[in-house]
Amino acid sequence: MASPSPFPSPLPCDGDDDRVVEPRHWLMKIEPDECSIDELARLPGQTVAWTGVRNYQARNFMRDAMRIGDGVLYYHSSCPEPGIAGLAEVASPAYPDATQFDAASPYFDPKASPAAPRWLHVDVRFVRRTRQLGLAELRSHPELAGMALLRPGNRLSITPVTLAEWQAVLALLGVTEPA
DNA sequence: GCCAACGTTGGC
DNA sequence: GCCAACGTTGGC
Repeated sequence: MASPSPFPSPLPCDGDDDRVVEPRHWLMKIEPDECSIDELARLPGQTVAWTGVRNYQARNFMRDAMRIGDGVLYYHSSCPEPGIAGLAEVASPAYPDATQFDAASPYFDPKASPAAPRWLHVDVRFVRRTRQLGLAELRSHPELAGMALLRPGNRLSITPVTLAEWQAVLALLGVTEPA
């Protein structure tokens, strides 16, 4: 990666100390053709393996910064109504993406091997559907103007969401977080 | 289908 | 390490 990340650095790992680590929040894009929020709710365990990420920055978010339980804005992309369609949560640590070893997969990576995997992913669990919160509406709220998703030219499929952005989105969705 | 933005690749 | 070519993303 050539330039310093424009995103806040990951919080320190919670290895040695007993501090409670703030829950972090993410926006994860998926094409509803692959796994819409409705499909996610019907899957066994209501959990999907987030395979197919082939961008180092997105991979590094999963590998270095995500923790089980982190909140996820479930975003439908490349579809008639792009936008947030539900809430989810991180359900596993990052682990090797099996599709990189599968020559028949569109995500096959000939430079990867089980001994030296390049691509990782987490599992993501359904939390709830929400109303559709589309791009135009997201852009219309000044408190969301800084969202990584809304940056011109943004293409990252996984972006961090600040606590303030998370709370603002939930307020727009009329969702009250459990205590 | 268009196209702007951006990441990756590979020759030099 | 530069940088042009190419591929991909994703809203429109």
